[in-house]
Amino acid sequence: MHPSPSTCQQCAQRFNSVFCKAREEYVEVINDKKVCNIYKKGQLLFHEGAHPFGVFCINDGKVKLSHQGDDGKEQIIRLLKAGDVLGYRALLSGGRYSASAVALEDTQVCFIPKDVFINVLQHDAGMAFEMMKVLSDELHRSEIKLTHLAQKPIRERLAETLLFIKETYGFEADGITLAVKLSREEIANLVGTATESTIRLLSEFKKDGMIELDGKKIQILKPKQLLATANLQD
Amino acid sequence: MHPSPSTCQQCAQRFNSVFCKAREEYVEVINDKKVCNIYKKGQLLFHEGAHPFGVFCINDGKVKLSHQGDDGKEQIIRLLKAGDVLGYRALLSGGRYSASAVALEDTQVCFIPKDVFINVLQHDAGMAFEMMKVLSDELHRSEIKLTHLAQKPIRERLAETLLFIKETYGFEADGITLAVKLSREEIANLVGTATESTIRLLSEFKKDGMIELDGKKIQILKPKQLLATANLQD
DNA sequence: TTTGAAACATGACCTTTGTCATTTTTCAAT
DNA sequence: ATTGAAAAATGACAAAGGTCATGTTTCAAA
Repeated sequence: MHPSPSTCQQCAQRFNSVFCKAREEYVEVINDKKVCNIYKKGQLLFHEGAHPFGVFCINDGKVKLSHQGDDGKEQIIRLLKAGDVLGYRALLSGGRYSASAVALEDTQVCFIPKDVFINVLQHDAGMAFEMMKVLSDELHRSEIKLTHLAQKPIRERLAETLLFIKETYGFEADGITLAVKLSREEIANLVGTATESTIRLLSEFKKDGMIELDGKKIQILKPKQLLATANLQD
Repeated sequence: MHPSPSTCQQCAQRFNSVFCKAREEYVEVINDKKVCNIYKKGQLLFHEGAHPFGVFCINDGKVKLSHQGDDGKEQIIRLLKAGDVLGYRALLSGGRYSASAVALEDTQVCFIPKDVFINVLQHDAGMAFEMMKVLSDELHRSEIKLTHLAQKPIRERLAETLLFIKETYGFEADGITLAVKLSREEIANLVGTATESTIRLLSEFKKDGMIELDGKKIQILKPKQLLATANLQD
């Protein structure tokens, strides 16, 4: 993991985040009030049902955000990386967290207290606008996923999910291995299907030569064929 | 349909909308630049793929917002009523419309040009905050629906959808008839299932005495039993 | 290194849901 | 009132995907 930056002003993720348009004076305020922390792999940042006291800003690492279904089954609704902010949804809607956030690997996070974040949003139009953009983009992604979940077969959704993971976390140095380790169950909870179905289809994809599997390492051998399998129109 | 108000200042929906916190001066600007229109039942407000030139504010009537799936199947992602604004998602994300909006009945709509809306958002913090709240609420609803789509059987989702329609549009004067006429296909596209499955389940619900069917009129006879059928935990 | 639990894999089976075909009903235009 | 097309309803069937059982592998802790 990269060394922790001393200030928000120097933060490598600053211009890669919702704070990119924030005015200097507010970045200073945020820097004064932020609290940085490291979460170990598997650790909980916040839990569904809890009251939000601020937002989390990922400096380095990876986090999953997921709903708990009624029967206890997890549904992963977002994957987050350095530069991403999380916890804003509940804060803005004024309720409790509707999802839980868990670190997928050791992750460095800055916590910004509620009043500080809200205050900046209310006084910095540029920042507010970026926030709206983030919300709109998330809403878009969610609605597209909704449609695909309702209309596409699992095979296509799994292919799409693998490409989505690639888009989010990219590859390792070799240029073909997905730069995140997810269990088959987690992939299933991202696709919205049973773990066994995911395992079976991953085996098929491997047999078809589209991917290579080595434990939790997934290599994408034929991106174009995978894209064709995803059958995306939009 | 109610008579058209002459100004935004007098609009019955004003304090029932995202403009509730907007400062007077900006309401005036919006009022000067808005263009009101009536869309007949079935008419298109905007089409998926088109460039947004502003937002629409519903003064009276009902509108559905839907994605076109790859195979042409419609997925209804939102139902809108008086006071609701639509078209903001594409505008804020800076792309094209990702959904089409169609009037479900004769609907009175005010159009607010892009630059006016954006300008107000950038200068009126209260209004911007309300916009973020609307976006957050929509995101929340979408993510919950995503989870249910992935995890719940159709029976539960149909019950939930009927309750959702009730929440959105309420009842007619009799207190039990849903105040909107949707085809079985539209209900299916809201639930995310095949039309025949929806028809079959509606018949079952009727046989169970939970609802009454009379053409497109749906009466909710046993709301509690319907709620139990929906099996909602959250 | 051993070992034991968790994750992965695979087969058999069954439930749910979708598809197709056909009939019946509704409703609006003549 | 008639009628014709669209919507609704219903049955038969097929396919997709989930569940359960069981065996195998992995991997981290002892």
